[in-house]
Amino acid sequence: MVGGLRAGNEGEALALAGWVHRRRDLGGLLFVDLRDRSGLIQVSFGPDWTEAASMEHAHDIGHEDVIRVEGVVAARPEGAHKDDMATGGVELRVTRLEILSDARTPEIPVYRASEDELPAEELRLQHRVLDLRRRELQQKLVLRHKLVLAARNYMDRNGFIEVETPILTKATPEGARDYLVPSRVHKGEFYALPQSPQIYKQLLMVAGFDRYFQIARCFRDEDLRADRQPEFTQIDVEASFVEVDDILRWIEGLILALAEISDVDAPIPFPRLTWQESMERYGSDRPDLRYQLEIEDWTESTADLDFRVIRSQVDAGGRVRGFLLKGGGGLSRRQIDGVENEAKAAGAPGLLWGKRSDEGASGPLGKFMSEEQADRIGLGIGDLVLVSAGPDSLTSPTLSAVRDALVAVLELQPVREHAWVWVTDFPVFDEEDGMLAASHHPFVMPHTDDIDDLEADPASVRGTAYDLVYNGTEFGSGSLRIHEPELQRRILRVLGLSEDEIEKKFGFLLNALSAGAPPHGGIALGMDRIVQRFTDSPSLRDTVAFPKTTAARALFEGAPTPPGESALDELGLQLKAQDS
RNA sequence: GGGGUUGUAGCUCAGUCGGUUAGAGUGCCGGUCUGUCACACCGGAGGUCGCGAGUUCGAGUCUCGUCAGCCCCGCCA
Repeated sequence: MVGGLRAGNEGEALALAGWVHRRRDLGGLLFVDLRDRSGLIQVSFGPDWTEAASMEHAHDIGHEDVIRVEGVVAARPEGAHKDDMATGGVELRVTRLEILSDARTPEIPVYRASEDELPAEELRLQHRVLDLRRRELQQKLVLRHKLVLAARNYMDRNGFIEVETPILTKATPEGARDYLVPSRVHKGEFYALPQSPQIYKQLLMVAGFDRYFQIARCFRDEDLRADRQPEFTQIDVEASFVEVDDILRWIEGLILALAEISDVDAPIPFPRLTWQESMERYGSDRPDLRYQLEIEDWTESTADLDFRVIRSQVDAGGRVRGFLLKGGGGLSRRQIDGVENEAKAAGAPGLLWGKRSDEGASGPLGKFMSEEQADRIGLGIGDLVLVSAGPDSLTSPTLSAVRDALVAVLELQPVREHAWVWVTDFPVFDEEDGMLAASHHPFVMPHTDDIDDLEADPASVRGTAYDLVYNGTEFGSGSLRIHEPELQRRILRVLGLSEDEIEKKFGFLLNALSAGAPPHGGIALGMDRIVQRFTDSPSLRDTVAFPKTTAARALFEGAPTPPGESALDELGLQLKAQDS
């Protein structure tokens, strides 16, 4: 390995192999920066120490050729040290050169001066092997390896068994679109790739593997984002005879083990917020607690405000919520408009605001306020108030977006660099367009106190579900699961499934649960996202060796491709004509 | 599915108001060069301006469509 050579190695005769990173040909002397995974070292060619044939040969070597050199480690001459290089004090004086492999001129450079821009990502993906030679990407994949290894070791130490679950599985309804795999033996039938090993790990609990984990690949056929790939990796965990606290404590220990590797602070135990509280104070179920800004409720204190927009929302059952920014009056109209645009993008019709100066309150909201009313909500001279009025389902996402925008525009200083939080007690159901859907998945154990309300008031039923949030990013989520078949049936019924559908889709799970199922629960952590955040990567693509584009294409190998006629025949499939 | 944005030499980019032969740096090729390290210097090659229509006397530049990358919304139990 080339990167570890130091002054202490002087005089050693050895052979090194690697890639030609840079070359500097001075005619009589020639220098090559030789690279391998461990780093760089300068190797030097000169007529006084290099064999004549090798010397001649050396002028032919080009970038990214793979070479092997024999020589002696020597201190560099006085004044020729390179202090910004780990091996900068030494070099290998080459006696013999062997070119192991000629490289074509690389389409994208591996070498990059510090001020050079990266090649376009399209090219980086097309020529991925070259891109992966870059130190930054190699370091990310090495860190990923270390994190996975630490996770395995930690889970093992705590008595968890890694069990692999099928990749060819049964399609499950709801949730994301499945990737389907046609069956040749059973024409017209398809396997699905797992969106997660959720049901399998519950089956393993019933089977008595009371502590399970898996570094599991998951697949979801949905449109992609910077932080979303069609296939991704979860640290999947499940345990029997446990309470929520047990799982959170295990995962805190796991995160601590991972964070230590990455130089991230993870002071455990992590604070907890109920979902209700999180929505109330931050408008989001994954609040970024690096920043202190919190939502306030002024429904009461604005009750006498004669402003039609607010009155109509409150009369309709809405609330008046927003942010008070001490000293925020300095924000320009343009900056406030920028924040309002974020509010609109989050679905709000607009954002109400008010400033206060010596001459009183002003702004779309402020101008309706008397001195006394301004005092009551705490709007002092030089302050700014930003308000959203309406149902929580509107104001929460709005104010969450406003909060993010304010953090940016005010350049708000974080109160901590690494903010961890558990958000607990998520509702079991989401209401979307009047339809009930499982807010997490349909196997979440409801709070015992709320089970009686399942049919009468499903929206109010809290689940034993929790999310782990780091700096505003969801790292993972889990819950206790339902282990009683009857309760599971009830939930599925509430979700609108017929007895027939329940049997067809979940019969195998219910069948398992009735075989004597232990109470159990678990969590799944997004490995890729952890690596992304811990390496401060702009995209998940940088944490994966061979990622897909946002259109789910693999540019290097060129997947997907149309199938051959014979393949289709064998599968009993026929392609529909495209376009229409 | 929708919105935005980018696409000019191998790579990173410039290209004014629509006007003559589309430039720079780097890489590549050839040459000089014995302590360089973004080596230096001299010379050279290299272009389907993503693709297709249209407007125009004339399009890298304007219009429409399309493809691809990226960002976002929808979607992601």
